[in-house]
Amino acid sequence: MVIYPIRCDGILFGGFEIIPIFEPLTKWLNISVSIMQTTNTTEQQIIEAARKIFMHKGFSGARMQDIADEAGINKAMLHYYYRSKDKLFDMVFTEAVGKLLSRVSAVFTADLLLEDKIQGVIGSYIGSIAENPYLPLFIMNEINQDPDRIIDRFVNTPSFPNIQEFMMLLKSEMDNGTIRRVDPIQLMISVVSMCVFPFVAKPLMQAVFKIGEPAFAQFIEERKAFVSSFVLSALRP
Amino acid sequence: MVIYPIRCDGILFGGFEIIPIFEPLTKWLNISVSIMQTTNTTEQQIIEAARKIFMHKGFSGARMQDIADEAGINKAMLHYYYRSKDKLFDMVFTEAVGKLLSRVSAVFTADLLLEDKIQGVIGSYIGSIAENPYLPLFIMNEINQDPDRIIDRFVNTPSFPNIQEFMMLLKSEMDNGTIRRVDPIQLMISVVSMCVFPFVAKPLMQAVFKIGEPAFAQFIEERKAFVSSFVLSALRP
DNA sequence: CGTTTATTTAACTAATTGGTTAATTGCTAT
DNA sequence: ATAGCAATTAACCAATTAGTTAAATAAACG
Repeated sequence: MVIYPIRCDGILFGGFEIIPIFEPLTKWLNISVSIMQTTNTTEQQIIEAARKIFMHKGFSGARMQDIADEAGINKAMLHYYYRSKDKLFDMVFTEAVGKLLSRVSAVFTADLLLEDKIQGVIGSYIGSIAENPYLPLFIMNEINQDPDRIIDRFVNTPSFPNIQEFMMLLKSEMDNGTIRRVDPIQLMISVVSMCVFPFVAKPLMQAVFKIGEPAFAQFIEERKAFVSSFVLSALRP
Repeated sequence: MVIYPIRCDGILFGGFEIIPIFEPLTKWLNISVSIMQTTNTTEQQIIEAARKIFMHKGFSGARMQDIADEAGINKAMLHYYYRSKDKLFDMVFTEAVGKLLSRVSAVFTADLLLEDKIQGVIGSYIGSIAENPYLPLFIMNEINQDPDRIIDRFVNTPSFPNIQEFMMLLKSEMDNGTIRRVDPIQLMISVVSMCVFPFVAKPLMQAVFKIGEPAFAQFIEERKAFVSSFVLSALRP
């Protein structure tokens, strides 16, 4: 009988070996460990390696051996710490989504004028993804493979942005006549589209417009201002 | 020594078994066969099954057995007709990309006023993808996995839209003052983003906004008009 | 120290997967 | 009909893969 590290069992093992009462503690441990990047423990090395491999190759394309090699450890260690490929994947996915959403959510709920809020959301959205450019495709991909498994974890993330409130803000500005009257859902999807899609389509874009790595970086930097002014311009009454 | 059907060898086997002089004929055969859906030959059944499975699961997620089952035939038949998983994939990919691009390209090069052209491109782009909703994610995905392998086939497709010409048109309208001055590349990426992204993000969107299948279809239908007016609105001087 | 506990490793297993083969069935022209 | 060729199948193979195990090493601790 092998004893697995506690930190793993709480969230992921569903309490079939460790009784559920431990869950909150281990869950908290888990989050804190994965947030503080300073410690370079084996677990953290594994998570980082797994993130890299999963992001590039997707779930089914990623090999446990690749992750082990990337982390510079034995393959059995992966299972020692995270039991199975699925569990390890969940770990990486949950952490990545959490990071992205919490950052955007902060601006989303901040107390700002609509114009500043739109600029802020666009800037932090593009900025966040620029730091983690493979994340969107990764998320879209895995959601399409098995929607039900993923979506709960995504939408029910504690840091999920408060959309309802933002839509109310839009509506009131339309009533005021400050902005043009448009379908708020169509608008929000458009903003997200313009922020996210360039990263998803990056290699294709580079080929079509024949731009290299630095030019792409510049394109992204300029894009924050472009999308902001484009959206605000489209919303002029 | 097994004799493989000619139609496969021309394009894909790179002439190491069949001499290159046959290529144009077989290529032409290939295209015509895959376009006319009327015939329900085994090869066509295979392609359709492969498209379905590849689109849903991606290259590494797709299993040859799944494709065989979907086509209702023996697994060995796949190899009999298309030699290997890679070759079969290339077949599906090339056909799918060709279909999409040729349709968009037609509107792209048509002789229309800018406003009509923008509306037309948006309409045909969204319409095309609505008929093949898994295509964008599929393309993005495979391009990210192995950019070099895919991109040539994509950009050098004979039906690839004439971007240069369109950019000139934009520039002249900006000089006229008919539309606001913006970076044409940023603009084009934005338009494509707004057309494509909703399909890529469909399951997530449905979860976040709690909309079902019919509501999503309606959203897409409305989106043609929304994106058109949104873009034209943003371009007002 | 010595014992106990946690970490790490190499070797192994069972299942899956892409691909092959050799034999069988179906079709077509003479 | 039947010889010859194309289409189809079941059984098989070799490589890969996630996951296991039991033994070895390092760390903690009395």
